[in-house]
Amino acid sequence: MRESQAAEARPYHHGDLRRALIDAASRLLEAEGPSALSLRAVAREAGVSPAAPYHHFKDKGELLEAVAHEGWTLLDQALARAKAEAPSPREAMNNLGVAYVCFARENPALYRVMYDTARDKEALPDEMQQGEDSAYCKVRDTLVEAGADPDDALDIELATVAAWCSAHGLAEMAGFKQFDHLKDACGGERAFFKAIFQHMGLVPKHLAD
Amino acid sequence: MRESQAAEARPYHHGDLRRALIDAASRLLEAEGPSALSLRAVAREAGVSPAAPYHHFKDKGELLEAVAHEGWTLLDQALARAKAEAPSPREAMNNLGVAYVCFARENPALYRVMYDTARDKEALPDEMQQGEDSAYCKVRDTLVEAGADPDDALDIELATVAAWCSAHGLAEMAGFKQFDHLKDACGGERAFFKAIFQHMGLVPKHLAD
DNA sequence: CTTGTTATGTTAACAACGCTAAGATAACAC
DNA sequence: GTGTTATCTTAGCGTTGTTAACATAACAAG
Repeated sequence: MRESQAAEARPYHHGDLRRALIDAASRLLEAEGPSALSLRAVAREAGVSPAAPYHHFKDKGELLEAVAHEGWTLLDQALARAKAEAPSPREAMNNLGVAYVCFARENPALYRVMYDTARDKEALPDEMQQGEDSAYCKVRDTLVEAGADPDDALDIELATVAAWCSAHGLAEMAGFKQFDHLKDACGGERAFFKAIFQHMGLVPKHLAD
Repeated sequence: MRESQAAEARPYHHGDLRRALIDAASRLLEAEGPSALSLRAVAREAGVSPAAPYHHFKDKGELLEAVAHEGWTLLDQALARAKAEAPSPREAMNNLGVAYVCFARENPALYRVMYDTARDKEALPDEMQQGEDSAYCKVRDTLVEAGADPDDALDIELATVAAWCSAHGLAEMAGFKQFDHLKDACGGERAFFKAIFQHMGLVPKHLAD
């Protein structure tokens, strides 16, 4: 009894269980936080037996990697939007930073999974750094557009890494209660991020006005 | 049969099991990494039953908090040394940053536990921010000594937070393989850290030469 | 010294977890 | 139809965090 062969591409028993598991994991992650993300809970959420995921992922880590991959894709899209909306390269750098931290704040559990899996492999995912339009290249190109010397390759790379580290550091600390009064003093969370970025070398010092 | 009442202060069944558990946890953490740090493994390492720790810690999280507390103390000491050895306030800021990242690199599992417990409570531990000689105050005071306007309280706080975020960001990213070639190009890990910090606003822009 | 209280340790058990092995089922190739 | 293969299920192993029930040893008071 095959149904709608072309319409929804439901090739097998459950359909695309791999997809369903990733979605279930993302749903659980958002709803219950990272500590609730067990393989068995994901299987339950997807409506299959506890052993079913092992036909699609080698182990729990591989499922988390898949979830993280989705996260990096979403982050990349957010950065692309931020860059596109900026009127100038200088403002694009600030937009990128704010967009990065806002993404982390809006998806804290997902962001944590992203970096946890990255640290386990001791490497950022390839898609962040490889390819013409990777997130890393977006930052680097924006720096060059903002006036960094395109011939000083090392300096540009260092500036790019520095910007990324700054944004990540702020992203991880932004949730701490200790900074609530600073957010108020700055007039909101985004303004706080901008103020912090002004103190960081998001745009290299010799380029800043 | 009490033995050496004064010598080693062994007041009870095991002696100071709380202390022994924290030490065992630190030992396991360094040797096997964070994933091997189960309460039962800690109890095993300390030579007691799996339920014994519950007479000294409410749950696993509380043990981890105690381990993290040790870590923050060690970090604070490392920062104090770094500041003391610096010949000028300007260099003190760089020393603080490098010492911070080096601590994280030399104690990666401990550093992870420190920030994991902090994120769970959504707050840095009080001892980092409260008190005259807290780590936070060390950074803030050094910034003032380096020339920041002591009357612009908001600006100084923002600069302090920015420096801390920058250091934390670099500390978390420093282990990624993608940066190996940059470390080589800079002539070592510490030189790489220094180069990154130069791109960050570790010393506020208007104070930099 | 005995007695009671309290702090500290034990064993035994529970539910939940990651994971594997064995078997059932259904799509597909021929 | 038949066989192959991918997918899913049930059952089970060892481990974990945690609790309950009990045992023991230090201490205080008589």
